[in-house]
Amino acid sequence: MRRVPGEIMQRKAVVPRPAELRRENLHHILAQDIGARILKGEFAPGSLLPREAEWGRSYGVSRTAVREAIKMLMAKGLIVSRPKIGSRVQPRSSWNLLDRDVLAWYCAATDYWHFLASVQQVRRILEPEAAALAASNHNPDQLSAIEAAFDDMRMAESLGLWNAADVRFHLAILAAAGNELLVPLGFVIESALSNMFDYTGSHNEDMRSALALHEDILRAIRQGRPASARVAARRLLSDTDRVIGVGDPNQDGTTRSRSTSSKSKGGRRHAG
Amino acid sequence: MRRVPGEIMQRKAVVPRPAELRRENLHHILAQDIGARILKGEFAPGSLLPREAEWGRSYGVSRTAVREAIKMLMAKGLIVSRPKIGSRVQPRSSWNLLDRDVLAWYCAATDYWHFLASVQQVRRILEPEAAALAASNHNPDQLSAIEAAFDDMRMAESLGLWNAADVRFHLAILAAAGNELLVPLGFVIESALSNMFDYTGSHNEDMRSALALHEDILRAIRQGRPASARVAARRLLSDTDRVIGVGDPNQDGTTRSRSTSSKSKGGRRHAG
DNA sequence: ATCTCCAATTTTGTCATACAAAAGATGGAT
DNA sequence: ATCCATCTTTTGTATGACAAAATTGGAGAT
Repeated sequence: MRRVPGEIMQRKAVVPRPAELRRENLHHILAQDIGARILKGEFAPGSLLPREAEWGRSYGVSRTAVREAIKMLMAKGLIVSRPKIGSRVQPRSSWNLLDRDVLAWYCAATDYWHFLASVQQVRRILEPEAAALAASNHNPDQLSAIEAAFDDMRMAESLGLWNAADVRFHLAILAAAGNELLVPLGFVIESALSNMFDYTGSHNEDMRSALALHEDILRAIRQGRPASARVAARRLLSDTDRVIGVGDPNQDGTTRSRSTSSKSKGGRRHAG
Repeated sequence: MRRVPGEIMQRKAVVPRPAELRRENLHHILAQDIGARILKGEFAPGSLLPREAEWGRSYGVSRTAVREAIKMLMAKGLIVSRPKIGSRVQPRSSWNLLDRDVLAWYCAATDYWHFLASVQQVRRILEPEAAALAASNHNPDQLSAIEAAFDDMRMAESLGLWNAADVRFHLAILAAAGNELLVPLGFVIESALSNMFDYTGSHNEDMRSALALHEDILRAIRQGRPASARVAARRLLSDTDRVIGVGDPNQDGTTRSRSTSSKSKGGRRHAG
């Protein structure tokens, strides 16, 4: 009779496995868990992970499953393994932070507001130019996709639907920009955003003004006016910044400290 | 006596393995090869890959190694596997194109000039703003890194050294911008660039003017003048565009077709 | 003839074990 | 003390077995 060592998994020989307890693959679960623990800082960059057999014991799974999980984390740049040495956590610079999973783990591990500010900063850099490009380069299908997303926002009955359509709207603009690198980048950004949509889109008047701002972008893109699209996108982002309280440091050239002392973590969850 | 089926690998039982023939791990090699073949279009999105045992036979390796390779490709969003179904190539939209490996495979598989144009377009969006942010937010260490890279460019004896220092210069600016998302993004961009540095940096007068343009950015950052940094970065990128012949469509709001009919693939390799 | 449901089949998922290879650790010879 | 071979530990690979999932086909009922 094998004891399950206080962890999530059971060995197959002991019990036929509840089956509804776990829907996903074992190696996937392991990768999720170990990856999240690395991002959480439980294993610092440069440090050694427990050896494979050790993981297997502590999770109550075979070394095979552990190895496949570790291969996934290697593929994401989190760790490297070498015989006799073990698996070592890579320096943060080689982590593939732009990977969906890694970003989700990071997002869960870091200060929420701080991360949101970073995302918004990248959006302020990317999206106005993407909107301008979309105004110049879009094809009919891409325009239809933007319009459809906008319609869904307009019709949205619930906050969840509105947010989903919102994400689709911005992704459609990225896609219409016609740059193959912008699309995956947008995926990362917007998926990070949807992780934290309990922040934004709370008040009705916010949604009403947001809708008008979205419509400005759509109109400029439809009319093929890149400069207007860029300006409209900037306006929308500023509005979003205002709603979620990120602030918009250093928008044009004036020197500003943008000190990190204003982090004010914690207390501003669910700002609505 | 087992026959090796015309592929790169040999079974361990047959021969002790030449050892200098292969330096890397088996699963890593497999992942590289299969991944590259997927990106090359040999297996279209939505189609089924050969089953694991099949891969094992054709490469002459065990199913274990194949599975670990497949797990890596799953981690990069290229494929999904399900029992009885097999491994199916995911739609391109879920490929993690911002992964180092995936980008390298893509870069090798796609039209070189077209891809370079995409990279430059993203650089034109990102780097001027990053330079502006760096001018506002840099700390002394980050500034030192930029200066060190610049010095290395100035002193560079060979084209290879110059290019390496060039990449480090731009990465240091991204890092100095103080946005945790810009750094990995820059890694991707610049590593893609270094893949194709047989293009740029060919003529001496190009390097001389490029050095001056780099110095303008450095000076603006050192003096904490974001607007100047942004303008200087734009100038440098325009210069790069000119050298590699990418062109700079639609820089400000004027409508332009930017038709893809000007692709002119092929003949412009090694533009120096 | 069509529909439903059960069984067979096929492929991935997991386990267990064995051994190879790499590279640090150890200890003895010089 | 230095250098060498040897030992030891950990990952890497192979193999074989079985479990689980999901398609497929067929048997039976209506």
